[in-house]
Amino acid sequence: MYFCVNKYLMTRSEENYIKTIFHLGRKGTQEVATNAIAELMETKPSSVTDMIKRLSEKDLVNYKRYQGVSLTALGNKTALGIIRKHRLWEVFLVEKLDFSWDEVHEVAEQLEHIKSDKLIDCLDKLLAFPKFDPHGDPIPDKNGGFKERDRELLSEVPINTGGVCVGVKDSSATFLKFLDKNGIALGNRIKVMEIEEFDGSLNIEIDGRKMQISHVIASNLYIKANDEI
Amino acid sequence: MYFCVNKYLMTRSEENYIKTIFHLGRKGTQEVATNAIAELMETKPSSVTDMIKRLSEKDLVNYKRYQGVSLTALGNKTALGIIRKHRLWEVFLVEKLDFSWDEVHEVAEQLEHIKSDKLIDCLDKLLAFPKFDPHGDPIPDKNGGFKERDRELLSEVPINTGGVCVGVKDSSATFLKFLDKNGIALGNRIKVMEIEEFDGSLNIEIDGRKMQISHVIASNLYIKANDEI
DNA sequence: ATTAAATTTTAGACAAATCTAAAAATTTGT
DNA sequence: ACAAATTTTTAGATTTGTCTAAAATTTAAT
Repeated sequence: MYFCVNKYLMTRSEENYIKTIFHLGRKGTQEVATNAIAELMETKPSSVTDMIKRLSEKDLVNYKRYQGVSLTALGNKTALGIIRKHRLWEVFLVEKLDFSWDEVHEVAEQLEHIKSDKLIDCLDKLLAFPKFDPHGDPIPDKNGGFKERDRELLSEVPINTGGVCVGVKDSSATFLKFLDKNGIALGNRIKVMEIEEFDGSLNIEIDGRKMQISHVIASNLYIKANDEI
Repeated sequence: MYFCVNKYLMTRSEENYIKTIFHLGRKGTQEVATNAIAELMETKPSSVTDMIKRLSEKDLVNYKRYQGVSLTALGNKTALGIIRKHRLWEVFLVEKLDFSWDEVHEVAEQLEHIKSDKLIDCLDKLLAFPKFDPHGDPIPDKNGGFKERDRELLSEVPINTGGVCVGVKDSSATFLKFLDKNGIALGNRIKVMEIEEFDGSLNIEIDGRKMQISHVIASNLYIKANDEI
């Protein structure tokens, strides 16, 4: 109960910082750098320092000056709560309101800050307890439980490997629209036929159709490989 | 186009003031008093004056010091946009998430500030373009069109009048829960059988069942009378 | 029609969240 | 190891939205 104290007292800004620190913290196990936060949030390092101090006061982050920052257990739980909300809203927008997957992020950024446990639990139910958002990212459960799906970047698998496209690494509107234009979507069966020595581009077969994609594209697509078939 | 300039630049606080001024302005045709705003918003008159000046700068309200305040055409349109969002979200919560009508207000107060035209238009469609919210209040259309339904307070109709319960005047959780407990809901057929001289309480027949309600209750229930039957 | 009461506005202060510019600490290059 | 470059923090200012206390204006009362 003690750890729930400030759940409903956090400002939007505090929540955004926590979320950003969570995302940056995932990459390495290192402490997150002030500059990295500032860059991602398009703000100044001095603003970040100020906010970190406040979050530290509230026991949401571990902080020693000049040594970077990391989430406490409470901070982590908070981050997962926000991400759960963000991703459930994304599913709602796509499934119920017919948004396309490149339109959901901006609105979900707003909706994720709505404070109501009942709301989010009922939304979860309405959507039939989805496990992944429209970009293939896992949705934490009520308690912050988070199962990272077994998946690999298409750029990392060897020739002749086949699998189902289950996610994107870059979920910018630009990339998602590119995928739409080229008929690439989650659920497609993809098989790597050939990898070009020269530039790393790949010849793939996707739902039966042959096409060539650059290494950059492949390194932003996740597949669940199934060599067992 | 000019009048849309600040639609997405309004702060939550500004929106709440505009909404409050709208609601207070409905009652009389008078200008709205600073104190009335302060009381309803549970803030201080000095804060209200500060905000009114800002809203006046943005051409959302007409303001002359010491003379009260009223919405401009732009302010009115803005208010209707917020109310539209509030009431659509209320319908969503009741229809799709099984909230009861006494639980929706608080959450809708948050959701009404989400900024996305597409979101609200799609929500409207999902809900099949409802004309009234769960409390019987009309939902403005996309352009702010607003048809006040033909209805009367139950306390105002003469004996032997029958009609359908179409709305509540007080939509506080307390009153709504009272109605639930006593089996009174929108859609019920109500007929006034007798009015008590002494305290103005009413003997009514509601969906066939007889009961007695106080004058206060009756003066918070709207019916659409149909003497024509 | 003055005085008293109520309402409204100003003045000045404060907290949150941000910024710029300058100082401090850390990391890097040779 | 030590100077240079980079990163991070501090100091001080700004904006939004609020407050208290005091002054100005309007309204009500006798």
